[in-house]
Amino acid sequence: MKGREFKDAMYDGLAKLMKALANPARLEIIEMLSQGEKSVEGVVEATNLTVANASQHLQVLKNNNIVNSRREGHYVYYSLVNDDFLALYQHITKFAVSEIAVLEKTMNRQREDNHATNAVNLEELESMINDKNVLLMDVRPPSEYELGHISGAVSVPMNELLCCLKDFSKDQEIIAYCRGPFCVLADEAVKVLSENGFKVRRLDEGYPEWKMRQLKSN
Amino acid sequence: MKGREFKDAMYDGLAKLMKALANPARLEIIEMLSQGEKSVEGVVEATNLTVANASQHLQVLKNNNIVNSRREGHYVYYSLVNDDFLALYQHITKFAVSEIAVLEKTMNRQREDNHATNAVNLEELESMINDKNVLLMDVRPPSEYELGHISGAVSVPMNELLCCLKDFSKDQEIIAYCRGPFCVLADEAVKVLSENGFKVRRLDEGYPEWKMRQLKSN
DNA sequence: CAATTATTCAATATACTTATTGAATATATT
DNA sequence: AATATATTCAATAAGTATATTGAATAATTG
Repeated sequence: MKGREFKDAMYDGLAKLMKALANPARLEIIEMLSQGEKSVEGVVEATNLTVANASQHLQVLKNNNIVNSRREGHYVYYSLVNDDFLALYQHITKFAVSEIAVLEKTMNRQREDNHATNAVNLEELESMINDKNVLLMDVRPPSEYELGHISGAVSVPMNELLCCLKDFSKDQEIIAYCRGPFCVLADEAVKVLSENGFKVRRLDEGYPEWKMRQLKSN
Repeated sequence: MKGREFKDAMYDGLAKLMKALANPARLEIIEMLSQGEKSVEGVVEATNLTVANASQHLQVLKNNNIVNSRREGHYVYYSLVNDDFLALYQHITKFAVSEIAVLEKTMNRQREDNHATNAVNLEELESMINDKNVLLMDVRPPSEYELGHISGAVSVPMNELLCCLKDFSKDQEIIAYCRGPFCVLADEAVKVLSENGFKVRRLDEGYPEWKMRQLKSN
């Protein structure tokens, strides 16, 4: 192989990987799968996609070694290929949010609109984890909580939150978290809880970021 | 802003960044600019692109906050926007080379074809740096060497190597390095030198990877 | 200020990507 | 075996990306 051919092969391959990531629907699917495996139907429920379209995007991700699939009965379950990919995805989102002005601004505005500007980060959370006056609340759907959650967290799915407000004390500080920085469930939870007189903040990151942080420290 | 609008804005922005990276020509330009700033002409010399095409790709990179430009006389010089981006780029290439089978295979074959399978990595290099019996050879064009090089390296541009073989001792071990893992200059140098009876290996990475490693350790 | 050099712009033709539709397949249930 | 359910496939039309060409612009030199 000539030098130019080698370079072309490498850059073409690299570009192919980037192309697989260069679509908003696929990025959202990746974020959903970073909570744990999901069937096509599960992906559809968590996004705005049609079944055929979600399946098509999942094929693209599969052909680029970003996701794996396994069949179980009627369902085909998809999952991220490994934690190295999850680390890469988080590196990309972190860069985008901190270095691309438009995204930083959109993010800040979203937090402001939901009284969630005083977000807690993972480092701060660590120092609060043994505090009996702090309640860590996972507001994702129960299926995602079951596939993995921050240790010590209580599952309070967002769509059940309003019904069980009376179960929580207004003396405790509540930290709500969800899928990650782009997920709005924790923002919605903060809004509802603060409007009802609770002390509440959201976690800046989500479960997948906590998981990767745990992995690194071991 | 509704939750769905926020998500769309974030994923669209993220996808836009990925799209800017989803082209082999632009990835090669990024690799060239990671050696230091270059004019459009400089980029053209280092790649296979026409002037108009290179300029067009540079505009795309500029519109996505990946490169900056400054004018000096006739020339417009482009450079990577910051080291955070360089870190991201290196994270991407590292993932691709170690996790995408086709790329790993292509890479290994290239190394084999050039008797360069016994590459040295940056960690190993560190322990050799004070060894008087090791000659560290920068085979990139002199302009790139001048913009920054591994400390202790001697500049021996690839196209001048054949003329000055007599200047080097066959007792010293030579470590050749260039722009990075996708650059073929060091492979060519290893081929020429080993065919002429020198003890030679290539550095697995290149100058930009060394630079980022230095940054991290400080 | 005319000529030169480096870069950018604009237009175009080709190729790729995507969402949508409806049909096909594969597994499980009755 | 027939039916139901979940997923994939195939075809299409609309939108997007790219390399190429030649003209336009911007700064320098003679």
